This record gives sequence, structure tokens and C-alpha cells, in this order.
Amino acid sequence: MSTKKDILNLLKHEILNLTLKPGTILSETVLSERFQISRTPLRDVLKQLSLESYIDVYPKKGNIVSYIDLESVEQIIYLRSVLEKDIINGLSGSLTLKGVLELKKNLEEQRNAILQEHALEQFLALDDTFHKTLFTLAGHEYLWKLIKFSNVHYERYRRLHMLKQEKLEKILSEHHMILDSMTNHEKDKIDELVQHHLREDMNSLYLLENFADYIKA
Amino acid sequence: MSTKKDILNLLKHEILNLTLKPGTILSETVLSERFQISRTPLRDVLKQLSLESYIDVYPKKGNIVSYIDLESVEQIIYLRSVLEKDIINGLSGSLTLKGVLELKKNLEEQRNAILQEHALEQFLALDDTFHKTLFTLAGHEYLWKLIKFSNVHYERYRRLHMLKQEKLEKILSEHHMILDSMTNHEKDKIDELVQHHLREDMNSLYLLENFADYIKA
DNA sequence: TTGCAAAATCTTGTATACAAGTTATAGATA
DNA sequence: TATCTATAACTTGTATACAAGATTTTGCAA
Repeated sequence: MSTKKDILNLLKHEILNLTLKPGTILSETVLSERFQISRTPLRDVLKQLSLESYIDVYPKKGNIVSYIDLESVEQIIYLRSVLEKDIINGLSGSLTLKGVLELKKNLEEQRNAILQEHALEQFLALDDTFHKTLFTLAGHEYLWKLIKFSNVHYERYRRLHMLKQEKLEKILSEHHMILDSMTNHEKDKIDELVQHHLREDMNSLYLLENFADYIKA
Repeated sequence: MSTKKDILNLLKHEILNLTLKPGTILSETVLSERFQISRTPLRDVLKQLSLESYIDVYPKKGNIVSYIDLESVEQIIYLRSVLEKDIINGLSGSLTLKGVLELKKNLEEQRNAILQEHALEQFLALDDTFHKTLFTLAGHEYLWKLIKFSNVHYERYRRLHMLKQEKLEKILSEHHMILDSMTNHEKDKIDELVQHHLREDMNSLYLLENFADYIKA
């Protein structure tokens, strides 16, 4: 017996880390038996997953884990790129010592995470925290949550892309460069770095070639 | 007997235009009788309203129309401000004749709307279309929808602010200036105009003094 | 074997009875 | 009258039976 909140978080997590692959059927009856709960509260969970695009609901047919929507990925990257440029440039002029320390501490943890065996999970979480901290320091935690709310497609895209090769070192070094250009008030450099950092190699065909069956047609 | 979709749209509309005032109780049983539908599908509607912050749900107590959250208003204004600056500057360099005509046509309709008796409703809709068109022309309709999704508080704030005085003329003239500076590629002017246009007189105490009981504490 | 049709078995959608918690009310007591 | 208590009447939350539609399976016929 699990609570609705637990079930929601569990399913979200399993969808985001691709344990539940795009296209997987999520049957109400199967789930209600698995979690020992009736269909009514379970449908509440599915309704929320649907509104956040974790699943697609086909009336009278079934629910499936959504395929990765590259349009959403593109748009979220653009949104974050524009926002984070403005946020980092803003912080560049009004940065507190406390803020810088928090960011540096995070980067150290990223360094440690890379050295671990199963680095990816830890690193992804820390990377997330790094960007979230930027939003929070700038007084825009609300917008971070808003982005998170529409993050299913981008999040999965990102995870798959990281499988390509050991890119963690590269990402970490970009984090360092962003922090440096921020403290040095180098606006043009900030803009260029953030743009490239978020966009990564979005243009590459890696995903389409290797995970075509995860992608929305 | 109404469909879920109709009920959802109706309730959203009544909340946005303040027919349903913040704090109003939305009882499941009352609504289910009003719309001649059982509580189960009605709860689906309330769930969605809740996820989009139209209502607040107090378990075992009741549902009320949400109070206007000024933090959300501030953040959405900032988000739109940053985004629309970038979008309009982008369009400035790649504008099609078709796009300009669409915008000009909209502004003419705004001019006509102002002359009507009950101008506000029409004008608000056209103003919305103007900004939506900018997003669409730039290929960012996705982000327009995302903003719309988090728009309850800003939308109501805006409507109340417009009651202050006849501001429609001023807003229309700003739309014209934005369009002009866009076609003339005047980046600095665009930034300044958009910033001021969206922010309006957010800092004024008008709302707090006249609609304190609509505002979230 | 192939094709088609009907029925059985899936799926989610809806109505409703009941559970559990909160609030209001009525009544007794001081 | 004032106050406290118990009960009744509300609220939403959950379980479950049934409805309605989609799909699969089965069986018969060509």
C-alpha cells in the first residue's frame, strides 16, 4: 500500500530515468494491483502525469509513456538559454560571497561525482542543482519550478545524450568557465558559454540514430 | 448535461474574468448538480484547475478560487519581458511582409475595439493575440502555451489594472511603437519598450488599495 | 489456408455508496 | 447568558460496480 504522492514520484522517476521506456503501457488495473490501491486515486496520479506530459492517454484504449518530443526539447533549451543568460548577467553585477561559495562547493561535488563508478546519476543531480542555484540566487526559483514542470522531454533527451561518451568532464569545465566569466563580468563570454552549454550538440544525429524508437514521430 | 471540456473552459473563463471571485467556494456536489454530471468526472475538472492554480484544494474541507499571487505576477512579467525582448529582436532581423501585415491588421482591430462601448473584453483578447502572434512568427508557439498555462494570476492582475483608467489608448500606442522599432531594427528601443510595456505600473499600490481581498496574503 | 464475423476480453469512463475528516449546530449545564 | 460537549450535517477521499468503447480471439465458412 503506497500513498498517491509516493506513487506519483516513483512513476515520474522511473519515466525520467527511462526505466519505463517511451511507449510502455501503463494499465490502471495493473498499477492498482501493484500498489494495492483502488483505481480512483490511481487515476488521479495518471491524470497528473498526463498534464505534465509524462504519459499520453488514449480514451478507452490505454495510457502509454510519452515519446520524447524534440520540439519540446528545442523550445526548453531556447527558453533556458535566454533566461539563464539574463540571470547570470544580472548576478554578475550583484553577486554575494555566499552565493559564489555555494556554487563553488557544488562544482567540487561534481568533481568528486565524476570519479565514482556510477557517476551519471550523481552528476545529473548536481548539474541540476548548479543551475537551480543560479535561479534561486537571482530570485527566480518560481521560474525554475515552471521549467521543471515542462521538463520530461528535455530531461530524457539529456540523459540519453550523456551516454554518448564521457562528457561529464566537458560539462564540468563549462560550469567553471561560466562561474569565472560571471565573477569577471564578461557579458559576451557569458552569453556564448550559456548558449553552447545548454544547446550541447542538439544538432547531432546521435539520438535519432541510436534511440529512434524513443522519439516522437 | 455538459461535457468535461465545456465545464473546464467555463470555470476557467469565469475565474479569469473574476465572475468567480478569489475565495469563492467550489463545492463538488453543488457543481455536479449544476452541470448534471456525477462527482467523478467533475473531480477530474477540479484536479486540472488545481494543477493550473485556478483553485486551491483543502483536503476534506473544500475547494476555493485561488487568490491572486503577486509573486507569480512578478515572475511571469519578468519571464515574458526577457523572452519577448529576444523574440522581437530576432524577428527584427527576419521579418516577413506577411507577418507585419498580420500585426498591423491586429492593431487596426484594437483601434476599432477601443471605440466600442464595452471595449475591455475585446481589447484584452486582441492584445493577447498581438503578443501570441509575435511568439508564433518567431516559431515559439510552444512557449506561448507554456506561459498561458501559468497565467491565472497575471491574467487577473492585468484585468484589474485596466479598470484603473482608460489605459487602452496608451497600450495600443505602445504596440505601435514596438512594431515600429522592430521594423527599424532599433534594439535598445525595443528592449526599453517591451520592458515598460509588460511591467506597466506593477509598482503602484492601486491593486493593494482597491482589491486587497483578492490578493494572496 | 484464408477471410470474415461474432463474441469474449480487454481498455478507460462514470455513477454511486461508503469512509474519514471538518465544521456547524443544538442542547445541557453552570 | 455563556460555555462546553455531543451529535448531526457538511466537506472531500476511496472503493467498487457497471457502462461504453476498442481490440483480440475464436470459430465457422468458403
